[in-house]
Amino acid sequence: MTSSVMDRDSLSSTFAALADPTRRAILARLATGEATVNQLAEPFEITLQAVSRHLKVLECAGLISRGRTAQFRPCTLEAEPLDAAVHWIEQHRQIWQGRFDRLEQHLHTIQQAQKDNRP
Amino acid sequence: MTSSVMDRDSLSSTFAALADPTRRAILARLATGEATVNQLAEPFEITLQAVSRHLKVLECAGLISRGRTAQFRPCTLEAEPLDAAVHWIEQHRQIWQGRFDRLEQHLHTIQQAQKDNRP
DNA sequence: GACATAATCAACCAAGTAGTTAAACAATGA
DNA sequence: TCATTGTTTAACTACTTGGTTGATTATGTC
Repeated sequence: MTSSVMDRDSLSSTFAALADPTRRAILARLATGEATVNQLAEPFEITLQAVSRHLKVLECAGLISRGRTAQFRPCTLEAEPLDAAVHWIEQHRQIWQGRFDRLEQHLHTIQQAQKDNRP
Repeated sequence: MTSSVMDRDSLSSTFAALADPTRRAILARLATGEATVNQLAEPFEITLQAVSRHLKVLECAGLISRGRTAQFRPCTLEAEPLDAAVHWIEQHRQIWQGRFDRLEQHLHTIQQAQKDNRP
C-alpha cells in the first residue's frame, strides 16, 4: 500500500484512479458485474501483476471492494467515490454555467432596452 | 509541453488534471470568473512558476483557455472536458445501478412467488 | 533607452507511477 | 503431503510529476 495513494484526499485519489485508461476499462467491465483478477486481466496485454496493482489503486480509492471465494478475489464496483467526483464537477460547473446564464440574461436585458428605446 | 500530457487521451488528461487539489482549487476559483496567473497564485504558498505549470496542465487538458491583455494572460474555465468526464462516470454508473435495480426487482419477484405459494 | 511588472522557460531534484521478472502466499484437490 | 491455480509482494527500471531557483520574454511606464 503506497502511502501516496492512501494519504491523498479522497477526491484526488478518485480522479487519479480514473486518469488511467486501463483502470477505466476495468471499472467499465466491473459495472456489468463482479469479476476475478484473471477475468479482469484477460483483455489486456500487460502482466497479471500489473493488473493486480491497478486493482490495488482502485481499492485504495474506494472504487472497488474485494471478497474472497476460495482462491479467487472477486472485485465489485463501489459507486460512492464516483458520486463524490461527479458532485465536485457539477458543483463548480453550475457556478460557471450560472455566470453565462446571467450574462445571457444581461445581454437580453440590453437588447430589450435598445428595442424599447427605438422610436 | 511535456508529451505525456498532450499524448494522453482526453479523458485521461482531464481526470489527471482534476487529481491535484491545487488545480481543483484553481478551477473552483475560475468557476467564479476569469483571473490572471498572479491572482490565481495568490492563495497558494507555492511559487508562481509552479502555478504557471499547473495552468499549463489545465490548458493541455482543455479545462482552461487563456487570452492576452497587455502582459496579462487571463484564464477562463472551459467546461467541455468536464462534460465528457461526467458523461463517462454517469454512463458506467448507470449500468452498475441498473444491475441493482434488476436484482431488487428479482428479489421482489422471488418474494412475491413465495407469498403466492403460501397456503 | 531604462526599468518595473506579468508570466514563462530551463535545469535540476525528490518522489511517485506503471511496467517488468522472480518469488511468495493462499486455498483447493489429488 | 504435494502439485495446481489464483493472486500478491518484492526488487528493479524507465519515465512522469510537482516543486524549487535562476534566467528570459513580453508589455507598459518613466
